[in-house]
Amino acid sequence: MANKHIVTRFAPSPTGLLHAGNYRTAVFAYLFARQNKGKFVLRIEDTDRERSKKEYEENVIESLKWLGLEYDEFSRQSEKVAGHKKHLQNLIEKGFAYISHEEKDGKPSDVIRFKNPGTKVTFKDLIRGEITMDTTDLHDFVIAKNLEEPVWHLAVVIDDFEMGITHVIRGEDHISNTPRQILIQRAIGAPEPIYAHLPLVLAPDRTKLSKRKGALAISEYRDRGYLPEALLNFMALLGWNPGGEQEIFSLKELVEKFNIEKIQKGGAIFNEEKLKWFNEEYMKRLPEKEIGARVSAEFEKAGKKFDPHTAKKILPLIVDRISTFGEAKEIAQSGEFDFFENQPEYEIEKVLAKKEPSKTKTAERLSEVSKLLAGVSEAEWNQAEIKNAVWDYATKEGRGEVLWPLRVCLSGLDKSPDPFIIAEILGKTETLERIKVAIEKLHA
RNA sequence: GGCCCUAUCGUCUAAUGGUUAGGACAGAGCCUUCUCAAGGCUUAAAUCCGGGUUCGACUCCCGGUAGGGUCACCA
Repeated sequence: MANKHIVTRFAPSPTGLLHAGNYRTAVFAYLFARQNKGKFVLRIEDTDRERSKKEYEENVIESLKWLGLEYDEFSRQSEKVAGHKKHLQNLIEKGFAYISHEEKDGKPSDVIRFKNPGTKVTFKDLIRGEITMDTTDLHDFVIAKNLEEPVWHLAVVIDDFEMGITHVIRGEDHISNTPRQILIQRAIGAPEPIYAHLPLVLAPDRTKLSKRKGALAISEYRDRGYLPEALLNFMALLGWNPGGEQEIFSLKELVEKFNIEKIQKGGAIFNEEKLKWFNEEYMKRLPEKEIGARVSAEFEKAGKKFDPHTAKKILPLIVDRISTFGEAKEIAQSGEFDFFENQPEYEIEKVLAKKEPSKTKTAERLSEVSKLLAGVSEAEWNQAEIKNAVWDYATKEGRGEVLWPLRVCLSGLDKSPDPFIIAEILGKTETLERIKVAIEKLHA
Protein backbone atom coordinates (compact mmCIF):
# COMPACT_ATOMS: atom_id res chain seq x y z
CA MET A 1 0.00 0.00 0.00
CA ALA A 2 1.96 2.96 -1.24
CA ASN A 3 1.20 6.05 0.74
CA LYS A 4 2.15 9.27 -0.97
CA HIS A 5 1.62 11.26 2.16
CA ILE A 6 4.26 9.66 4.31
CA VAL A 7 6.86 12.11 5.57
CA THR A 8 9.74 11.07 7.78
CA ARG A 9 12.52 13.13 9.17
CA PHE A 10 16.02 12.79 10.46
CA ALA A 11 16.61 15.44 13.10
CA PRO A 12 20.11 15.46 14.53
CA SER A 13 21.43 18.17 16.78
CA PRO A 14 24.68 19.61 15.44
CA THR A 15 26.60 19.17 18.67
CA GLY A 16 29.05 16.58 17.45
CA LEU A 17 30.16 14.57 14.45
CA LEU A 18 27.53 12.24 13.03
CA HIS A 19 28.25 8.74 14.28
CA ALA A 20 26.77 5.28 13.89
CA GLY A 21 24.18 5.65 16.63
CA ASN A 22 22.50 8.60 14.99
CA TYR A 23 23.27 7.47 11.54
CA ARG A 24 21.26 4.29 11.70
CA THR A 25 18.19 6.30 12.59
CA ALA A 26 18.71 8.19 9.36
CA VAL A 27 19.02 4.93 7.41
CA PHE A 28 15.77 3.53 8.73
CA ALA A 29 13.86 6.78 8.33
CA TYR A 30 15.20 7.02 4.79
CA LEU A 31 14.34 3.43 3.88
CA PHE A 32 10.85 3.82 5.26
CA ALA A 33 10.19 7.03 3.35
CA ARG A 34 11.56 5.74 0.05
CA GLN A 35 9.75 2.46 0.32
CA ASN A 36 6.47 4.29 0.72
CA LYS A 37 7.28 6.84 -1.95
CA GLY A 38 7.17 9.41 0.77
CA LYS A 39 9.32 12.34 1.71
CA PHE A 40 12.52 12.28 3.76
CA VAL A 41 13.38 15.49 5.55
CA LEU A 42 16.61 16.58 7.19
CA ARG A 43 16.07 18.99 10.03
CA ILE A 44 18.95 20.38 12.02
CA GLU A 45 17.88 20.77 15.64
CA ASP A 46 19.97 23.67 16.71
CA THR A 47 17.86 25.31 19.37
CA ASP A 48 20.73 25.01 21.82
CA ARG A 49 22.76 27.93 20.56
CA GLU A 50 25.68 27.32 22.83
CA ARG A 51 26.39 23.77 21.83
CA SER A 52 25.36 23.85 18.17
CA LYS A 53 28.17 24.36 15.72
CA LYS A 54 28.15 25.06 12.01
CA GLU A 55 30.93 22.57 11.37
CA TYR A 56 28.85 19.77 12.88
CA GLU A 57 25.92 20.71 10.68
CA GLU A 58 28.22 20.48 7.69
CA ASN A 59 29.47 17.15 8.89
CA VAL A 60 25.92 15.78 9.01
CA ILE A 61 25.23 17.01 5.51
CA GLU A 62 28.39 15.66 3.96
CA SER A 63 28.05 12.34 5.78
CA LEU A 64 24.56 11.78 4.44
CA LYS A 65 25.74 12.75 1.01
CA TRP A 66 28.65 10.34 1.14
CA LEU A 67 26.32 7.54 2.16
CA GLY A 68 23.92 8.30 -0.62
CA LEU A 69 20.96 9.18 1.58
CA GLU A 70 19.33 12.03 -0.28
CA TYR A 71 16.77 14.17 1.46
CA ASP A 72 13.90 16.06 -0.12
CA GLU A 73 13.80 18.95 2.26
CA PHE A 74 16.21 20.73 4.55
CA SER A 75 15.56 23.01 7.46
CA ARG A 76 16.98 24.40 10.64
CA GLN A 77 15.03 24.60 13.82
CA SER A 78 16.65 27.91 14.70
CA GLU A 79 15.07 29.50 11.65
CA LYS A 80 11.60 28.68 12.81
CA VAL A 81 11.46 30.68 16.01
CA ALA A 82 8.76 32.95 14.64
CA GLY A 83 6.40 30.02 14.36
CA HIS A 84 7.41 28.74 17.76
CA LYS A 85 6.70 32.13 19.27
CA LYS A 86 3.28 32.29 17.70
CA HIS A 87 2.29 28.93 19.11
CA LEU A 88 3.79 29.80 22.45
CA GLN A 89 1.72 32.97 22.74
CA ASN A 90 -1.30 31.03 21.73
CA LEU A 91 -0.73 28.40 24.38
CA ILE A 92 -0.42 31.07 27.02
CA GLU A 93 -3.54 32.87 25.85
CA LYS A 94 -5.56 29.70 25.89
CA GLY A 95 -4.31 28.79 29.30
CA PHE A 96 -2.28 25.75 28.30
CA ALA A 97 0.92 27.40 29.45
CA TYR A 98 1.97 30.16 31.76
CA ILE A 99 4.91 32.36 32.58
CA SER A 100 6.50 31.31 35.82
CA HIS A 101 8.71 33.56 37.90
CA GLU A 102 11.55 31.51 39.27
CA GLU A 103 15.14 31.52 40.26
CA LYS A 104 18.01 29.80 38.58
CA ASP A 105 21.47 29.72 40.15
CA GLY A 106 20.23 32.31 42.61
CA LYS A 107 19.17 34.73 39.87
CA PRO A 108 15.61 35.55 38.94
CA SER A 109 14.65 33.73 35.76
CA ASP A 110 11.24 33.67 34.11
CA VAL A 111 10.36 30.51 32.19
CA ILE A 112 7.29 29.30 30.39
CA ARG A 113 5.74 26.15 31.78
CA PHE A 114 3.18 23.83 30.29
CA LYS A 115 0.09 23.31 32.40
CA ASN A 116 0.19 19.56 32.75
CA PRO A 117 -3.27 17.98 32.86
CA GLY A 118 -1.60 14.97 34.47
CA THR A 119 -3.28 12.29 32.44
CA LYS A 120 -2.15 8.89 31.32
CA VAL A 121 -0.94 8.99 27.75
CA THR A 122 -1.02 5.98 25.47
CA PHE A 123 0.56 5.93 22.07
CA LYS A 124 1.11 3.29 19.47
CA ASP A 125 4.64 2.43 18.50
CA LEU A 126 5.21 0.64 15.21
CA ILE A 127 7.92 -1.49 16.73
CA ARG A 128 6.78 -1.98 20.30
CA GLY A 129 3.01 -1.79 20.23
CA GLU A 130 1.15 0.32 22.74
CA ILE A 131 3.05 2.20 25.39
CA THR A 132 1.29 3.91 28.28
CA MET A 133 2.80 6.39 30.69
CA ASP A 134 1.49 8.47 33.50
CA THR A 135 2.43 12.10 32.95
CA THR A 136 1.61 13.35 36.44
CA ASP A 137 5.17 13.05 37.65
CA LEU A 138 6.27 15.33 34.83
CA HIS A 139 4.57 18.21 36.67
CA ASP A 140 4.36 21.48 34.80
CA PHE A 141 7.39 21.10 32.62
CA VAL A 142 9.31 23.93 30.97
CA ILE A 143 8.59 24.48 27.28
CA ALA A 144 10.52 27.72 26.74
CA LYS A 145 13.06 29.94 28.39
CA ASN A 146 11.12 32.88 26.99
CA LEU A 147 9.09 33.70 23.90
CA GLU A 148 12.19 33.77 21.73
CA GLU A 149 13.82 30.63 23.07
CA PRO A 150 11.66 27.52 22.99
CA VAL A 151 12.96 24.38 24.59
CA TRP A 152 13.44 21.39 22.37
CA HIS A 153 10.22 19.58 23.36
CA LEU A 154 8.12 22.44 22.09
CA ALA A 155 10.20 23.05 18.98
CA VAL A 156 10.02 19.41 17.86
CA VAL A 157 6.28 19.22 18.20
CA ILE A 158 5.67 22.44 16.31
CA ASP A 159 8.19 21.60 13.59
CA ASP A 160 6.84 18.12 13.08
CA PHE A 161 3.36 19.60 12.87
CA GLU A 162 4.24 22.36 10.43
CA MET A 163 6.35 20.13 8.23
CA GLY A 164 3.60 17.52 8.09
CA ILE A 165 5.72 14.75 9.57
CA THR A 166 3.60 11.62 9.62
CA HIS A 167 6.12 9.18 11.07
CA VAL A 168 8.53 10.01 13.84
CA ILE A 169 11.33 7.49 13.62
CA ARG A 170 13.93 7.99 16.33
CA GLY A 171 15.96 6.22 18.97
CA GLU A 172 14.55 4.35 21.91
CA ASP A 173 16.06 6.92 24.22
CA HIS A 174 13.21 9.20 23.18
CA ILE A 175 10.41 6.96 24.41
CA SER A 176 10.16 8.79 27.68
CA ASN A 177 9.97 12.12 25.86
CA THR A 178 7.01 11.06 23.80
CA PRO A 179 4.16 11.48 26.29
CA ARG A 180 5.02 15.09 27.06
CA GLN A 181 5.31 15.84 23.37
CA ILE A 182 1.92 14.30 22.81
CA LEU A 183 0.54 16.54 25.54
CA ILE A 184 1.87 19.58 23.68
CA GLN A 185 0.46 18.27 20.40
CA ARG A 186 -2.98 18.01 21.88
CA ALA A 187 -2.74 21.54 23.25
CA ILE A 188 -1.80 23.08 19.92
CA GLY A 189 -4.25 20.89 18.05
CA ALA A 190 -1.68 18.98 16.06
CA PRO A 191 -2.42 15.47 14.80
CA GLU A 192 -0.45 12.72 16.49
CA PRO A 193 2.21 11.25 14.23
CA ILE A 194 2.93 7.55 14.20
CA TYR A 195 5.94 6.68 16.29
CA ALA A 196 8.65 4.11 15.75
CA HIS A 197 11.27 3.96 18.45
CA LEU A 198 14.35 2.19 17.23
CA PRO A 199 16.48 -0.01 19.46
CA LEU A 200 19.78 1.54 20.39
CA VAL A 201 23.12 0.90 18.77
CA LEU A 202 25.32 -0.36 21.58
CA ALA A 203 28.99 -0.20 22.44
CA PRO A 204 30.65 -3.53 23.29
CA ASP A 205 29.78 -2.93 26.97
CA ARG A 206 26.10 -2.98 26.03
CA THR A 207 25.46 0.66 26.81
CA LYS A 208 24.35 3.30 24.37
CA LEU A 209 26.97 3.98 21.75
CA SER A 210 28.40 7.48 21.98
CA LYS A 211 31.40 9.50 21.00
CA ARG A 212 32.67 9.00 24.49
CA LYS A 213 32.41 5.24 24.02
CA GLY A 214 34.72 5.42 21.06
CA ALA A 215 32.09 5.60 18.36
CA LEU A 216 33.74 6.72 15.16
CA ALA A 217 32.17 9.43 13.08
CA ILE A 218 30.87 8.50 9.67
CA SER A 219 33.44 10.84 8.20
CA GLU A 220 36.16 8.96 10.05
CA TYR A 221 35.09 5.71 8.46
CA ARG A 222 35.28 7.46 5.14
CA ASP A 223 38.77 8.71 5.94
CA ARG A 224 39.87 5.24 6.97
CA GLY A 225 38.96 3.96 3.58
CA TYR A 226 35.65 2.29 4.18
CA LEU A 227 33.16 2.10 1.34
CA PRO A 228 29.84 3.87 1.94
CA GLU A 229 27.89 0.91 0.56
CA ALA A 230 29.50 -1.38 3.11
CA LEU A 231 28.72 0.89 6.02
CA LEU A 232 25.17 1.34 4.83
CA ASN A 233 24.62 -2.37 4.34
CA PHE A 234 26.08 -3.16 7.73
CA MET A 235 24.04 -0.54 9.56
CA ALA A 236 20.81 -1.50 7.85
CA LEU A 237 21.23 -5.06 9.08
CA LEU A 238 21.95 -3.93 12.61
CA GLY A 239 18.58 -4.44 14.21
CA TRP A 240 16.75 -5.47 11.13
CA ASN A 241 16.83 -8.40 8.74
CA PRO A 242 14.60 -9.26 5.81
CA GLY A 243 14.77 -12.97 6.64
CA GLY A 244 16.62 -15.47 4.56
CA GLU A 245 20.34 -15.88 4.30
CA GLN A 246 21.39 -13.06 2.05
CA GLU A 247 23.78 -10.57 3.62
CA ILE A 248 24.76 -8.24 0.84
CA PHE A 249 22.07 -5.77 -0.22
CA SER A 250 22.19 -2.73 -2.44
CA LEU A 251 20.42 0.40 -1.30
CA LYS A 252 17.73 -0.35 -3.84
CA GLU A 253 17.17 -3.83 -2.45
CA LEU A 254 17.07 -2.49 1.07
CA VAL A 255 14.36 -0.03 0.10
CA GLU A 256 12.34 -2.83 -1.47
CA LYS A 257 12.69 -5.32 1.33
CA PHE A 258 12.57 -3.03 4.32
CA ASN A 259 9.86 -3.75 6.84
CA ILE A 260 9.76 -1.38 9.77
CA GLU A 261 7.68 -3.73 11.86
CA LYS A 262 10.34 -6.41 11.69
CA ILE A 263 12.89 -4.21 13.38
CA GLN A 264 14.43 -5.85 16.41
CA LYS A 265 13.30 -4.60 19.80
CA GLY A 266 16.54 -5.09 21.67
CA GLY A 267 19.70 -3.06 21.23
CA ALA A 268 22.48 -4.24 18.93
CA ILE A 269 26.21 -4.08 19.52
CA PHE A 270 28.18 -2.39 16.80
CA ASN A 271 30.56 -5.10 15.63
CA GLU A 272 33.62 -3.63 13.95
CA GLU A 273 34.79 -7.04 12.68
CA LYS A 274 31.63 -7.65 10.75
CA LEU A 275 31.75 -4.17 9.29
CA LYS A 276 35.23 -4.99 7.99
CA TRP A 277 33.91 -8.14 6.44
CA PHE A 278 31.23 -6.16 4.63
CA ASN A 279 33.88 -3.77 3.46
CA GLU A 280 36.00 -6.60 2.06
CA GLU A 281 32.99 -7.93 0.23
CA TYR A 282 32.32 -4.56 -1.34
CA MET A 283 35.97 -4.06 -2.18
CA LYS A 284 35.99 -7.34 -4.08
CA ARG A 285 33.16 -6.00 -6.19
CA LEU A 286 35.00 -2.84 -7.15
CA PRO A 287 36.53 -2.48 -10.62
CA GLU A 288 40.26 -3.22 -10.60
CA LYS A 289 41.06 0.25 -11.85
CA GLU A 290 39.38 1.90 -8.94
CA ILE A 291 41.05 -0.34 -6.40
CA GLY A 292 44.37 0.46 -8.03
CA ALA A 293 43.78 4.18 -7.86
CA ARG A 294 42.75 4.08 -4.23
CA VAL A 295 45.59 1.85 -3.10
CA SER A 296 48.19 4.00 -4.84
CA ALA A 297 46.61 7.07 -3.29
CA GLU A 298 47.08 5.49 0.13
CA PHE A 299 50.68 4.64 -0.68
CA GLU A 300 51.32 8.20 -1.70
CA LYS A 301 49.83 9.45 1.54
CA ALA A 302 52.43 7.34 3.28
CA GLY A 303 55.13 8.86 1.09
CA LYS A 304 55.79 5.65 -0.84
CA LYS A 305 55.82 5.40 -4.54
CA PHE A 306 56.59 2.39 -6.68
CA ASP A 307 57.36 2.59 -10.35
CA PRO A 308 54.16 1.96 -12.30
CA HIS A 309 55.25 -1.47 -13.49
CA THR A 310 55.94 -2.72 -9.97
CA ALA A 311 52.93 -0.93 -8.55
CA LYS A 312 50.60 -2.71 -10.92
CA LYS A 313 51.96 -6.10 -9.99
CA ILE A 314 52.04 -5.72 -6.25
CA LEU A 315 48.53 -4.36 -6.22
CA PRO A 316 46.78 -7.74 -6.04
CA LEU A 317 49.10 -8.77 -3.23
CA ILE A 318 48.05 -5.75 -1.22
CA VAL A 319 44.38 -6.06 -1.97
CA ASP A 320 44.42 -9.59 -0.60
CA ARG A 321 45.73 -8.33 2.67
CA ILE A 322 43.47 -5.40 3.44
CA SER A 323 39.90 -5.01 4.51
CA THR A 324 39.90 -1.21 4.25
CA PHE A 325 41.90 1.11 2.05
CA GLY A 326 43.36 2.71 5.12
CA GLU A 327 45.17 -0.55 5.77
CA ALA A 328 47.03 -0.09 2.50
CA LYS A 329 48.54 3.00 4.02
CA GLU A 330 49.56 1.02 7.08
CA ILE A 331 51.25 -1.56 4.89
CA ALA A 332 53.09 1.21 3.09
CA GLN A 333 54.18 2.80 6.33
CA SER A 334 55.34 -0.49 7.80
CA GLY A 335 57.82 -0.80 4.94
CA GLU A 336 56.68 -4.37 4.47
CA PHE A 337 56.77 -4.14 0.71
CA ASP A 338 59.88 -1.99 0.34
CA PHE A 339 61.94 -4.96 -0.75
CA PHE A 340 60.33 -4.75 -4.16
CA GLU A 341 62.18 -1.48 -4.71
CA ASN A 342 65.34 -1.94 -2.68
CA GLN A 343 67.72 -4.74 -1.85
CA PRO A 344 66.56 -6.16 1.47
CA GLU A 345 68.80 -6.13 4.52
CA TYR A 346 68.75 -9.36 6.49
CA GLU A 347 70.88 -11.57 8.73
CA ILE A 348 72.31 -14.30 6.59
CA GLU A 349 71.24 -16.94 9.14
CA LYS A 350 67.69 -16.14 8.21
CA VAL A 351 67.98 -17.70 4.75
CA LEU A 352 68.93 -21.06 6.19
CA ALA A 353 66.20 -23.64 5.94
CA LYS A 354 64.63 -24.81 9.17
CA LYS A 355 65.30 -28.52 8.76
CA GLU A 356 68.80 -28.37 7.41
CA PRO A 357 70.38 -25.07 8.44
CA SER A 358 73.64 -25.69 6.66
CA LYS A 359 75.37 -22.78 4.96
CA THR A 360 77.10 -24.90 2.36
CA LYS A 361 73.98 -26.90 1.54
CA THR A 362 71.91 -23.77 1.28
CA ALA A 363 74.47 -22.11 -0.99
CA GLU A 364 74.52 -25.20 -3.19
CA ARG A 365 70.78 -25.21 -3.50
CA LEU A 366 70.56 -21.54 -4.27
CA SER A 367 73.19 -22.00 -6.96
CA GLU A 368 71.13 -24.75 -8.51
CA VAL A 369 68.01 -22.57 -8.38
CA SER A 370 69.96 -19.76 -9.96
CA LYS A 371 71.00 -22.04 -12.79
CA LEU A 372 67.46 -23.24 -13.32
CA LEU A 373 66.12 -19.70 -13.36
CA ALA A 374 68.79 -18.56 -15.76
CA GLY A 375 67.23 -21.04 -18.16
CA VAL A 376 63.92 -19.19 -18.15
CA SER A 377 63.84 -16.64 -20.94
CA GLU A 378 62.96 -12.99 -20.32
CA ALA A 379 59.86 -13.45 -22.44
CA GLU A 380 58.64 -16.31 -20.28
CA TRP A 381 59.58 -14.67 -16.99
CA ASN A 382 56.34 -15.05 -15.11
CA GLN A 383 55.06 -16.68 -11.97
CA ALA A 384 53.96 -19.89 -13.63
CA GLU A 385 57.15 -20.46 -15.64
CA ILE A 386 59.34 -19.62 -12.68
CA LYS A 387 57.50 -22.12 -10.55
CA ASN A 388 57.79 -24.68 -13.31
CA ALA A 389 61.51 -24.25 -13.58
CA VAL A 390 62.15 -24.72 -9.88
CA TRP A 391 59.35 -27.00 -8.75
CA ASP A 392 60.74 -30.45 -9.55
CA TYR A 393 64.08 -29.68 -8.04
CA ALA A 394 62.44 -28.18 -4.95
CA THR A 395 60.22 -31.20 -4.55
CA LYS A 396 63.19 -33.52 -4.84
CA GLU A 397 65.26 -31.65 -2.28
CA GLY A 398 62.35 -30.89 0.00
CA ARG A 399 60.45 -27.76 -0.83
CA GLY A 400 61.15 -26.09 2.46
CA GLU A 401 64.88 -26.57 1.92
CA VAL A 402 64.78 -24.78 -1.39
CA LEU A 403 61.87 -22.40 -1.36
CA TRP A 404 62.43 -20.86 2.06
CA PRO A 405 66.01 -19.73 1.28
CA LEU A 406 64.89 -18.48 -2.10
CA ARG A 407 62.03 -16.48 -0.70
CA VAL A 408 64.06 -14.99 2.10
CA CYS A 409 66.95 -13.95 -0.11
CA LEU A 410 64.50 -12.19 -2.40
CA SER A 411 62.39 -10.52 0.28
CA GLY A 412 64.47 -10.54 3.43
CA LEU A 413 61.29 -11.42 5.31
CA ASP A 414 59.94 -14.31 7.38
CA LYS A 415 56.50 -13.66 6.08
CA SER A 416 55.89 -12.59 2.54
CA PRO A 417 54.08 -13.55 -0.65
CA ASP A 418 55.40 -16.64 -2.41
CA PRO A 419 58.81 -16.54 -4.09
CA PHE A 420 57.50 -17.07 -7.60
CA ILE A 421 55.42 -13.95 -7.69
CA ILE A 422 58.19 -11.99 -6.01
CA ALA A 423 60.65 -13.18 -8.63
CA GLU A 424 58.28 -12.22 -11.40
CA ILE A 425 57.86 -8.74 -10.04
CA LEU A 426 61.57 -8.22 -9.41
CA GLY A 427 62.46 -9.32 -12.90
CA LYS A 428 65.03 -11.83 -14.00
CA THR A 429 68.13 -9.70 -13.54
CA GLU A 430 67.28 -8.51 -10.07
CA THR A 431 66.21 -11.97 -8.96
CA LEU A 432 69.47 -13.56 -10.05
CA GLU A 433 71.40 -10.70 -8.50
CA ARG A 434 69.74 -11.20 -5.09
CA ILE A 435 70.40 -14.91 -5.18
CA LYS A 436 74.02 -14.18 -6.01
CA VAL A 437 74.33 -11.79 -3.09
CA ALA A 438 72.94 -14.42 -0.74
CA ILE A 439 75.32 -17.08 -1.99
CA GLU A 440 78.27 -14.73 -1.48
CA LYS A 441 77.17 -13.99 2.05
CA LEU A 442 76.84 -17.70 2.75
CA HIS A 443 80.39 -18.26 1.62
CA ALA A 444 81.76 -15.38 3.64
C1' G B 1 15.36 4.71 43.25
C1' G B 2 10.51 6.08 40.02
C1' C B 3 8.80 5.34 35.15
C1' C B 4 9.60 2.88 30.48
C1' C B 5 11.82 -0.68 27.12
C1' U B 6 14.17 -5.34 26.18
C1' A B 7 15.79 -10.75 26.52
C1' U B 8 17.73 -17.07 20.51
C1' C B 9 25.14 -19.22 19.77
C1' G B 10 30.72 -14.56 22.10
C1' U B 11 28.38 -10.84 18.24
C1' C B 12 24.48 -9.56 14.28
C1' U B 13 20.28 -12.37 13.36
C1' A B 14 16.35 -16.48 11.01
C1' A B 15 12.45 -19.49 12.59
C1' U B 16 5.24 -15.16 13.89
C1' G B 17 2.38 -23.04 18.14
C1' G B 18 4.88 -28.58 15.25
C1' U B 19 12.46 -27.50 12.14
C1' U B 20 17.89 -32.26 13.78
C1' A B 21 16.52 -24.21 16.37
C1' G B 22 19.00 -22.01 10.20
C1' G B 23 22.69 -18.26 8.34
C1' A B 24 26.64 -14.55 8.82
C1' C B 25 31.01 -12.40 11.65
C1' A B 26 34.52 -13.90 15.13
C1' G B 27 36.77 -18.90 17.10
C1' A B 28 38.73 -24.03 16.37
C1' G B 29 40.34 -27.95 13.04
C1' C B 30 41.59 -29.82 8.22
C1' C B 31 42.97 -29.10 3.05
C1' U B 32 46.08 -26.01 -0.16
C1' U B 33 51.13 -24.28 1.10
C1' C B 34 58.46 -23.00 2.13
C1' U B 35 56.19 -18.57 5.32
C1' C B 36 52.18 -14.98 5.55
C1' A B 37 47.60 -13.63 3.37
C1' A B 38 43.64 -15.33 0.47
C1' G B 39 40.61 -19.54 -0.78
C1' G B 40 37.96 -24.41 0.07
C1' C B 41 35.86 -27.96 3.52
C1' U B 42 34.49 -29.35 8.49
C1' U B 43 33.36 -28.16 13.49
C1' A B 44 32.03 -26.12 18.33
C1' A B 45 28.50 -22.64 20.16
C1' A B 46 22.02 -20.24 21.85
C1' U B 47 16.06 -20.15 23.00
C1' C B 48 17.62 -16.08 30.97
C1' C B 49 14.79 -18.72 35.14
C1' G B 50 9.97 -20.38 37.14
C1' G B 51 4.97 -21.05 36.53
C1' G B 52 0.78 -21.43 33.44
C1' U B 53 -2.37 -21.91 28.37
C1' U B 54 -2.00 -26.01 24.78
C1' C B 55 -1.90 -32.55 22.25
C1' G B 56 2.51 -29.47 21.46
C1' A B 57 5.91 -23.79 23.11
C1' C B 58 11.82 -19.81 21.06
C1' U B 59 6.97 -18.29 19.71
C1' C B 60 0.99 -16.70 23.78
C1' C B 61 -0.01 -15.13 29.32
C1' C B 62 1.84 -14.18 34.40
C1' G B 63 5.88 -13.70 37.89
C1' G B 64 10.92 -13.34 38.78
C1' U B 65 15.95 -12.24 37.19
C1' A B 66 19.26 -9.62 34.28
C1' G B 67 20.49 -5.70 31.00
C1' G B 68 19.40 -1.03 28.93
C1' G B 69 16.98 3.84 28.45
C1' U B 70 15.17 8.09 30.86
C1' C B 71 14.24 11.22 34.82
C1' A B 72 17.46 19.46 32.44
C1' C B 73 15.77 26.42 31.46
C1' C B 74 20.43 19.42 26.32
C1' A B 75 18.70 17.54 22.10
